[in-house]
Amino acid sequence: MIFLNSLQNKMGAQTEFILKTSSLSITSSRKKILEIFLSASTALAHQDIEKLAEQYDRVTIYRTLQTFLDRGIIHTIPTTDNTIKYALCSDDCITSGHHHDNHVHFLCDQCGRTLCLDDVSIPAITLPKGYSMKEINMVVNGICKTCME
Amino acid sequence: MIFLNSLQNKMGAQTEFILKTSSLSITSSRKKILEIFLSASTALAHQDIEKLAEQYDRVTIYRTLQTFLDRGIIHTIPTTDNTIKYALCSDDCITSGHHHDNHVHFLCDQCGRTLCLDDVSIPAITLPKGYSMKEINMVVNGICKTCME
DNA sequence: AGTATTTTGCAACAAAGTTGCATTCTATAG
DNA sequence: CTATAGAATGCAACTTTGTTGCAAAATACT
Repeated sequence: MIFLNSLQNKMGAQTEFILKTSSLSITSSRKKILEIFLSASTALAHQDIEKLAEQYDRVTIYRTLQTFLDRGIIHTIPTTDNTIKYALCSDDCITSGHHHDNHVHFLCDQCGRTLCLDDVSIPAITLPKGYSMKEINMVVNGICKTCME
Repeated sequence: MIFLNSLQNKMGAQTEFILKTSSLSITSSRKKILEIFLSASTALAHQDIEKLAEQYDRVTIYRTLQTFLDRGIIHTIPTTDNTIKYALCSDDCITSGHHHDNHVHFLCDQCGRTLCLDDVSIPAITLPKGYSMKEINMVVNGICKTCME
């Protein structure tokens, strides 16, 4: 029990730190949604968050996610199936102010999970003359490790 | 006038050929939507097609796009802004039966257009052990050539 | 041309996302 | 610790997006 409380306190401290760093006021919905991201092993769709934070209004979740996106706390992962998934930015991503997420994302066609392949970095490409690059996304579809077993 | 008719005939012949190749029956809505894709220089959202083919029902457009996707006539391009864009597959993509689109897509943050960078191919990556790759997508955000000028 | 099959449009519905506004909560100064 | 300005939330109403069933129309084929 003490252990659990300590864990929660730790998580609480972490969420509050993230919010303060981004100069956002600390509210229970923001903390809750951050906690969900911190304890999630995969990227989450809006719907997932709605289920995990059902005490909050749908609109609040929309607005909170938008706020987090604006501050660079989370980022979106494009998927081929017309759903947007959200994931926490890595530490350097948050502190540096603007978003640059350099790893490949993996979408499992079987279990539907979206995973950050932190160890697989996006290779450099050369754009045609006249194009300026701001962000790059690489998304792989297939079967994940867990589903292959 | 003769020239225009000839152009339309040419386009008509092309659309009918594509439909026949995919063993789809030839209907005016399918031809119209194919024409839209053939004359588009960029990838199109469902909404774009709705506007350009407003004589047809919304439902018909949904179903037609789904049919084209199933047959590999078009493919989707994932974007970070929660919209799906559709683009014609290249010739070898259609004839080979299943989809493999190996070029990078570019999304202009200024004009909003989605472009196929046919000359930029997606570099190979190595997935962690246990993962199986089926499809790979690479999408770059930035400012396109036209908007830079 | 006649007919089986496919496609379309309509209507009704479900899901996803947005907006305005009154209420509640948070941060901060005194 | 309290008062208060400003921000965030919840609610209601609404728009947009996507889906489904079914009757009518169009297409392909004999």
